Amino acid sequence: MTPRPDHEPARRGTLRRDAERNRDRIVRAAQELFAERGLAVGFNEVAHHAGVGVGTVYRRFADKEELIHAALAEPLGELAEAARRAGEAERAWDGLELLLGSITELLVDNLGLRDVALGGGGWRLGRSTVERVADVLRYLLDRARAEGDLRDGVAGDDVMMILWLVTDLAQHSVQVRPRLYRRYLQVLLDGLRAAPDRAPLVEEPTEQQVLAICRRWAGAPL
Amino acid sequence: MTPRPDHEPARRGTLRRDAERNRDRIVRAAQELFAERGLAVGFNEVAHHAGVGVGTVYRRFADKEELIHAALAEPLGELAEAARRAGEAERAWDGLELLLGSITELLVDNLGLRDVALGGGGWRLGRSTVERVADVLRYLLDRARAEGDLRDGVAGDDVMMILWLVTDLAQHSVQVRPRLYRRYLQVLLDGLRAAPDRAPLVEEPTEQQVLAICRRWAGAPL
DNA sequence: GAGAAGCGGATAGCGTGCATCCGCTTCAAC
DNA sequence: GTTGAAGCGGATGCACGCTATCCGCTTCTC
Repeated sequence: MTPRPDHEPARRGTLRRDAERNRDRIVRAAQELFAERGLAVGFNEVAHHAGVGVGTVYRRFADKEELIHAALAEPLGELAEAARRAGEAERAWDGLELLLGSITELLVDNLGLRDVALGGGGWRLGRSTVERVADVLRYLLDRARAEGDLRDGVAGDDVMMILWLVTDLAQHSVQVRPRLYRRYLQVLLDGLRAAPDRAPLVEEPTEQQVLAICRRWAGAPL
Repeated sequence: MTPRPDHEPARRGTLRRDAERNRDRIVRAAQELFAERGLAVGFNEVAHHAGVGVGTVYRRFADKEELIHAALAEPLGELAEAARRAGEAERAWDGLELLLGSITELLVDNLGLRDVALGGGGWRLGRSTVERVADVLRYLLDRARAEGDLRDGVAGDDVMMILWLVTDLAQHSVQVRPRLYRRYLQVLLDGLRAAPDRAPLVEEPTEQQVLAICRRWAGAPL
């Protein structure tokens, strides 16, 4: 028999019953792990979490890109949908707050999504979604500027940097205080606004929590 | 002969002339590399950069902690000194701005220093310095609150988180736009203030730069 | 010029992650 | 039931990067 390389993908639908079931398990496991810990999670771990052997994972997915695609198709859709909704806001600034709020929430709750969305195009996947979001962002930013809600000198790229900052913070703090990132998103957004808000700050952390977060951020030092 | 383990430290001053010279080279190399890229730099690289073999490094420094100590003693002093100066400010808020500004600058220009200073106590070294800075910080924060300059609900720990955020940003952007971090430090500080400043934003990045920074932030993805 | 002190860098050990291979199990068509 | 293809598991090999050691050779110093 031809020892067909492990990863040759039998066309979907032609799979044996048990194989189909395993494939689903794998995708679900990947979704969970990627969401929780980002795309750095390895095949071995995905396999174990799905309750199958590594071989089985490689048999269904030629490489990581393919697995990521299967695991992130849906959340990418949500991202695009969030952008669409925000684009319809009456006042552009409200749309911006809504968009930033929902994007960060999506990215924070799914760190794998964050990796592809902010990956600077490093992952081919999802580039079109990112483009769509960026378009809405630019549109809202221009309108908000015209409506006088935007602080002088704010650039579109500032929003990009803020997304990185906030989701990076979130990555280190989710386990300790899931919504802490909102506090600093609030401060940053307030700082981009022409007339500041000064609403009471949300999500005040305890000293314990801050210490724990610092330790995580520093990584296990040696 | 007793094959004295490589790293047994001959007492300083008893070193042979050439050995002394090499030791200095190593410390200088470590200072440079740690400052530029943080404490993750390995012994091998330090050795190579100093123009000596790895063995020579291990002979003088029993472990990484010892080398770090030698390389960071001076910058740690600068940190303490910056805190002292800031504590003497007339108005507490000015002291805070000064302190945050100089701390971030020191930490950004020396990423190794950042690693020990923010390391959540993971590195024994420098704990006393960090304590001293924290004391000044608390003192200024209390005074600023009393003087009515601080936004309601700002906690001392917020400053800690801001230091992490800003220096983390800096870590990914120094190579591209060395002072970009000032822009977001400005926004964040503005957000902690009772009456906002709205000074024109500094250091506007180009689209090119933002893209480059994102790519670095994402790491080389695979 | 002798011997202690110092040197370099090959090498071993370790941890992590990707990818493959192959003997065994399970399915499903007959 | 039988049988052969499809599928399975996970040990295994490879590559990488870092720490740490060892030992034959060189250099300094008295």
